[in-house]
Amino acid sequence: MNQTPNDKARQRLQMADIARLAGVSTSTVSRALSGSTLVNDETRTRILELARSLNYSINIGAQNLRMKQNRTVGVVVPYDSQTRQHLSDPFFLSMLGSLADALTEQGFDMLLSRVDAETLDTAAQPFDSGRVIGIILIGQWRHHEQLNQLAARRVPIVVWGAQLPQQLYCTIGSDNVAGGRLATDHLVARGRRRIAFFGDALLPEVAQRHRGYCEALAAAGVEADPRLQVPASFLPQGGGEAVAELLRRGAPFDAVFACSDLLAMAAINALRQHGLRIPEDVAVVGYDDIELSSYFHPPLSTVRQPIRAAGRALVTALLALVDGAAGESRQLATELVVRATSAA
Amino acid sequence: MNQTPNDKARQRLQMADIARLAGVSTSTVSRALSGSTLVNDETRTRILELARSLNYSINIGAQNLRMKQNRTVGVVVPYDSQTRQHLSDPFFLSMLGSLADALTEQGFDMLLSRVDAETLDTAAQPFDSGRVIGIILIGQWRHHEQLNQLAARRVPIVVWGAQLPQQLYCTIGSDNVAGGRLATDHLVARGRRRIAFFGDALLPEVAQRHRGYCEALAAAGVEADPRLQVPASFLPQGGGEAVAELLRRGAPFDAVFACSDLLAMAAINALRQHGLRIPEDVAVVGYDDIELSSYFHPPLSTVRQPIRAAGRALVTALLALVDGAAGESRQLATELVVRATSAA
DNA sequence: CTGAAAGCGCTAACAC
DNA sequence: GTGTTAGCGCTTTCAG
Repeated sequence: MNQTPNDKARQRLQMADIARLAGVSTSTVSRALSGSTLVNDETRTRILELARSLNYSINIGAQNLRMKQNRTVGVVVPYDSQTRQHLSDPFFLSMLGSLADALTEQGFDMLLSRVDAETLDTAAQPFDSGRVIGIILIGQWRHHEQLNQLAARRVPIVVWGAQLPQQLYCTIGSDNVAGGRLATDHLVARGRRRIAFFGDALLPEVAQRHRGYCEALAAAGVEADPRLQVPASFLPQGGGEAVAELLRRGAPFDAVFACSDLLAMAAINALRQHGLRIPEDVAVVGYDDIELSSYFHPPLSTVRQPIRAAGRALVTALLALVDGAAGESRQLATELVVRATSAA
Repeated sequence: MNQTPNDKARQRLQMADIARLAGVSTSTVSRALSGSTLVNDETRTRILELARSLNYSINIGAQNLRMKQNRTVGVVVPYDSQTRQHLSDPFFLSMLGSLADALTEQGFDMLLSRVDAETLDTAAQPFDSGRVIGIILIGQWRHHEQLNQLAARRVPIVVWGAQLPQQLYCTIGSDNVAGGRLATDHLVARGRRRIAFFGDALLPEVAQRHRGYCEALAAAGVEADPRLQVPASFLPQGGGEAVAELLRRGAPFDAVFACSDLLAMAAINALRQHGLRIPEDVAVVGYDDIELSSYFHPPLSTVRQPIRAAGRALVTALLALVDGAAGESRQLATELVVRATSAA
């Protein structure tokens, strides 16, 4: 099923082969390859060329073992055990890409795994077995407790998500309260007063966005109508369902703040299906600023999460943790991007 | 920056510790942990419990080195060096998820990396350095030649994409010709005759879908109008641009076959922006059947690519290759999913 | 400057 | 049943 000892595994050439071919010892080859100055220039060049021409590449596993080091980081994406659904939100893909870039920049590899959100402790397995030096977890969901346990077990772990009270683990996230505030302030400034909120407030990040939403309304002297708070899921059908529910409740509304761009777009489609015009009848603001948003028709207003910075911040935080630092949680600044769906 | 030798790396307990604590030799611990029958039941239980209670986990790196085995597979996603764009198509995320599942099923880990499409040979690096037993590459694009070179170098590699003439590497893909045929046959059956094609025919997969499209038209005795062939890119703006171009050309059309669902959805939005009704004025069929499609308004007709099967097939093919088998390319069956955008 | 030897954490003959 | 020993592919003292 895989490289078995008996197989042609022998084919892969190793340092000893290069040494023999170059007429030196493996020590010298090792030194040459690692750029040590303790080796004759002529010898080094010869070895380097030999290695290159034979396409030799050092065996990282052996090197790691010997040097007790490791340059790979585990990235885990929890999935819902009920639906076992693949995350379909492009935001996650962007985050993955951003992480991959940030890790590559620092010379680290990325071991990706999906784990059942209900048994989140398995997320630490690649760490326990020494395959990775730490874990970056994308998707806090409702697993605060399990994450705390991992941290208590001294697993170096950084989570993309909201900062919560009594939190033992390190989180990096966007400033969700400020984000919710930005979006809602903007809608209020556009003269909207009946602003619906789409999102599952059981999720910490959404709860914080909701807080920002409430703060903005309060600041404007508008009372938050509970009928306008719709618990929309991030599943693909969430947007349509939320619109249906909102209409069913019959409370008038002139705007929607949706907790993800995908949710916003699905909602816009559904609203139109019911004859409502965007933004004339209903202004909409999303969250994330995925690439698609600017090409949507009409282009979507949204709260931008700084994805590139996020990847870098996650990696930086993890490496600090691994180095024994405290692991400071951070909230990245969000930014309002005004486009057509909230123009009027 | 990472686990340095001097650090607290010593903290991590190893087999010798367990052995000492259990009052046996490391051999016995090793045997107990691997479930060997050559060890006293009582001893085994004691060791197992000790290990579990201390949260001991075997060091995979050392194990791999000793056993000359490796259970991790490299998955690489090329990116365009111009745009350095993160793939934003949910189809890729689904594929990644499907691969992760298939690999997990078989007890393999996944090392994910993004590489510049222009220097695709770097894709083999994790293989050359012995970190992975082979490579699964998602995104054939236009890199047939470079892929051939990798295969010629005997790198075990399987590519998600189209089967091409003179191909040295193994591909798994959906049956693109059949897919294009299915979509177009369907539109023809719905009475459409002026069917536009959206896709970049320089990409092998798209070219094959285009062939299926042409075959279907020919079979129906409809002549393919070159003005209806629009080279749309898979970038987020591709759909809108394609619609603009099509309208600019001024050729009448009553349907669109788009080479991805995302393209189709973007196109639908743009078409509507121009006052066209879907499906009355323009019927639309996409490609992929991403989850979002069924929740789009109106629900999108599309050609389903069997994602779960794809992940499994890719993994199966790679493992066969690694085992020294020939590495048979396969085309997975596609399926037409009729929804509202082609209903009328 | 270079080589010999020890050892990273683990497994597998081979003995007892 | 269990321990002893050698060694996976590499790096690194320590001697020359």
